[in-house]
Amino acid sequence: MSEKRKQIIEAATKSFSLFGYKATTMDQVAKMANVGKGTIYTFFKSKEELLEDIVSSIISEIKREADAAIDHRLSFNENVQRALQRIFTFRKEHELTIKLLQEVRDIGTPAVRDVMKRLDREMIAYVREKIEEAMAKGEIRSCDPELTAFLMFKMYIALNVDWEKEHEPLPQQKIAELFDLYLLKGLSRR
Amino acid sequence: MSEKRKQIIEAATKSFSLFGYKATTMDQVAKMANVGKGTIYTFFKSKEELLEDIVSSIISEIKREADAAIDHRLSFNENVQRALQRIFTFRKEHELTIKLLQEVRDIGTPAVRDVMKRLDREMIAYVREKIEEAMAKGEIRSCDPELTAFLMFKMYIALNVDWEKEHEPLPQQKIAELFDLYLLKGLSRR
DNA sequence: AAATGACCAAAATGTTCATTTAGTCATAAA
DNA sequence: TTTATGACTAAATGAACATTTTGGTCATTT
Repeated sequence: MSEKRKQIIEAATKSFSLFGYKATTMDQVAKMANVGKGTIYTFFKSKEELLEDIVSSIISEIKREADAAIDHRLSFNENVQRALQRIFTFRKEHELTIKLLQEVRDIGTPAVRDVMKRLDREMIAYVREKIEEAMAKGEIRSCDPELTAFLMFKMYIALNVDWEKEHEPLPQQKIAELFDLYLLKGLSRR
Repeated sequence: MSEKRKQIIEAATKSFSLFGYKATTMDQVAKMANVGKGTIYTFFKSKEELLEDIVSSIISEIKREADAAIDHRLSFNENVQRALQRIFTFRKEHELTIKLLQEVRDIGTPAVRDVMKRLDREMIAYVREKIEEAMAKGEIRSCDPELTAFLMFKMYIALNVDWEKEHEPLPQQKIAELFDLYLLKGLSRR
């Protein structure tokens, strides 16, 4: 990949993380990347596409990390937990996702809203794949994979994000227990 | 209760349902209720308190309906389902709650946001009570009632509201099955 | 052929000011 | 006296206009 392109991505990532999407100007990005503004437009057709490309890399990175957390000697239940835990730890600790989620909450910038929705959808699709694999192998009983992945994801959001709005945060250990108790026990083969 | 007070409540409820909280003026309410504007302030200390009072009645009404859905000859699982189903049917069909939830989404009026948050909190508290009763009777195994009620509520929101944003709505029958399969099976005594 | 920054239309932002509105209170009705 | 009222006020809102900023283009330079 072109060196300039890399500089631009790096500068934009830094600026989006620091100031958010809306507050980042293309002049700003050009200056930080040490390129002319026009150069940005030889690699990306708009500011929005620049954001989309960056978030696509983030998505790949998250999937890579989730995959790395999976250990094929462990059960489906344990692995789906480990993967979801990695996904949500990333969301909570990665500067860019923190800032963009804030921006959606506080300003509601449409471009950012869309891109974060895509991130959620892709994470659900990722979980769905794992479920389909486990079903094919007979590790779990048959179920609607889309619906199951959706519920797992929503439950993780409830435990990791929503609960903290009105209560003490739950430790990861506790979240894992609850997820297992409430969601997986009902799903595993008898 | 004073006749005038009743007229005011009725007029305000109608106007909030029709135009929303922000777009309703106190002059409007006074005119619809056939009272002078000052009269409203002999019963309610502010527009916000008027809304709060109305929502308090709504909350009572929902609890009453949920209670009516409960049949003590049935199991805890069945009853908690029936109660939650009534609660969410109400949310989805009652003009005022529809309009107020819209207003929170589209405008984010703080007074309305707060009052709808209270509604959620009270519904969770209601479910929590049912869980505590069932635990005391030994109908379900021991668990954190607040956390369990919270998860049940979130799961119902996921199935009733969130799922529809990107998929075909689920019939109530299917929602009941899923709730039972995923959440309750893990909780019931073995 | 690749990179640039001056340039432009359009969008965002700041400013002003007339209108609207929540809430008060002196007065009137009961 | 008690209850009800609507004219009134201070604050909030938003329409209209001026100014600035910014995403994106393209003629020029390297």
